[in-house]
Amino acid sequence: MATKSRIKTEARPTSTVEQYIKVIFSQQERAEGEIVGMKQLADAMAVTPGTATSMVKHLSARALVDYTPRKGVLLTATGRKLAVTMIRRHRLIETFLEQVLGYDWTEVHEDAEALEHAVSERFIERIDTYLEYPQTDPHGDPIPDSSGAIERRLSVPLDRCSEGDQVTVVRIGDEDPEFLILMKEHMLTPGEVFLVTEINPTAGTLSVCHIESKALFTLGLAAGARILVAPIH
Amino acid sequence: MATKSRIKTEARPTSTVEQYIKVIFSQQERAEGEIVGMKQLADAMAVTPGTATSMVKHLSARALVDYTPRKGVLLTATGRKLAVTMIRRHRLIETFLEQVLGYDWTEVHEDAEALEHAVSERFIERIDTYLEYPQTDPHGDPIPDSSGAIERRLSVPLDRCSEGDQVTVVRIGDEDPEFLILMKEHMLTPGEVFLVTEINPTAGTLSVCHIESKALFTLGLAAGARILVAPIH
DNA sequence: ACTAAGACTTTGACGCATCAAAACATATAA
DNA sequence: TTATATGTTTTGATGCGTCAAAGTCTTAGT
Ligand SMILES: [Mn+2]
Ligand SMILES: [Mn+2]
Ligand SMILES: [Mn+2]
Ligand SMILES: [Mn+2]
Repeated sequence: MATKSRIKTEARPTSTVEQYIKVIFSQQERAEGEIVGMKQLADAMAVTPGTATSMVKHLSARALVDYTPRKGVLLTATGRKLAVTMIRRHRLIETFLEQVLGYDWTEVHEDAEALEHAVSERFIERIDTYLEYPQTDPHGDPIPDSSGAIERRLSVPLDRCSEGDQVTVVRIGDEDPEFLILMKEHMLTPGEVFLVTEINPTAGTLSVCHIESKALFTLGLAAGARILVAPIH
Repeated sequence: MATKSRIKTEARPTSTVEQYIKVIFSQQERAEGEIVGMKQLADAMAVTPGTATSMVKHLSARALVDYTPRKGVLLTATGRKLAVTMIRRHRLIETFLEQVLGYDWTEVHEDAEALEHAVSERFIERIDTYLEYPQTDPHGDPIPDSSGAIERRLSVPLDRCSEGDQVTVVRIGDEDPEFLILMKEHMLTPGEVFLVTEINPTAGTLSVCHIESKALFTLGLAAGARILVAPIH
């Protein structure tokens, strides 16, 4: 055991590749498995469309995506595996930052975005153990287990509820700290229970009443789309 | 507060720059402030000398080092500040991995090497608080405080002790897991007390006796140089 | 069927970090 | 002093990830 191992260590994807794959996955999710166009991908990655095209060719050569020129891109089984690994890392890290290091709900995403590309498999398994295998991250998003299985939850976007529905908040979109701060102010956090008091397509608003505090809150339908809820019975 | 901040965020050095600065610092330490040559730097960075030269010019343009062509390189005050920041990050991360996540003494260095370039200032301050401001890392190396001050300790390399000296282990060089495993087997860890029973320059060995267990251990003088000890009274 | 608007791809360029190999400088030994 | 070894710099090249701008394709509207 005194000699340095000469075994060809499987090269880890660059953080750029990891990020593209993660973003393609979420775009694909968002659109029910629809093919992801270059403009859409470029926007989500904050790069120019030409950059997206050339990167996608690279991902295709690495067998992480199926690329149909002038159509778009879909993850292969391999790509999906990597995407789920990344999502697991991201969400475990977010949970760890909140639970252990006392980060605020609104701060975890930014740091997780960088750490997810730097942590080792060992680190991830250790924090998973430390946290006792959490099911969801601070925003209510499910954490895939180490085999890649993601819990399927029955939930609907808040803007697709009907007046009179009583719902439990399941998940709040996590990318925008401003949004998260506002939601927290009105107790729109995972686990809280609300009554949908009004849906107004004309005004583009919806209103909810926090059951516990009786507080009322009105928000735009687009904002409502970023909140997932589970109807109560 | 609804508009995105347009303040020019001070660009963080690339992880490559961070790593060069950290390595220049430790080479400079090792040689009592001697100027660091390109071959020495190239070897420590595992790059070719030409690469070191071009990088050093870049560091010099960034005012992180003073570069004298054909002589070598020394950190500027700015460079030293960055180096100490990196060392603080590295050692706090190592301590955190061991204390909180249950990493073994021998495993922490590798992960810290990657994480130190990815963590935020917020992360570092949080783990510092969580650990209650530790003074030393798992290998006995001092952790600079957030103002950059490093505790000065009086210690000497084990190979420069004399027969009959009684010493406390202060620090074990942390880069080589093999070495760390062996040292741990013989209880050569920070805090343990030993008697130097023999120094044999001819054979190139030295022997120590673990006071508590009476166990004897013989090692090479080069290995001894990687162990710092404090003579007892 | 024609056209205009978008989406998409290609091309040429750049910055960063690296290497290999050639050219050069310096120090020491003969 | 001259030769040789060693360290150093330069040059030309490469891969990655990116942009700007020019050109191409597709789609939907008239
Ligand atoms: Mn997130
Ligand atoms: Mn999240
Ligand atoms: Mn270390
Ligand atoms: Mn250490």
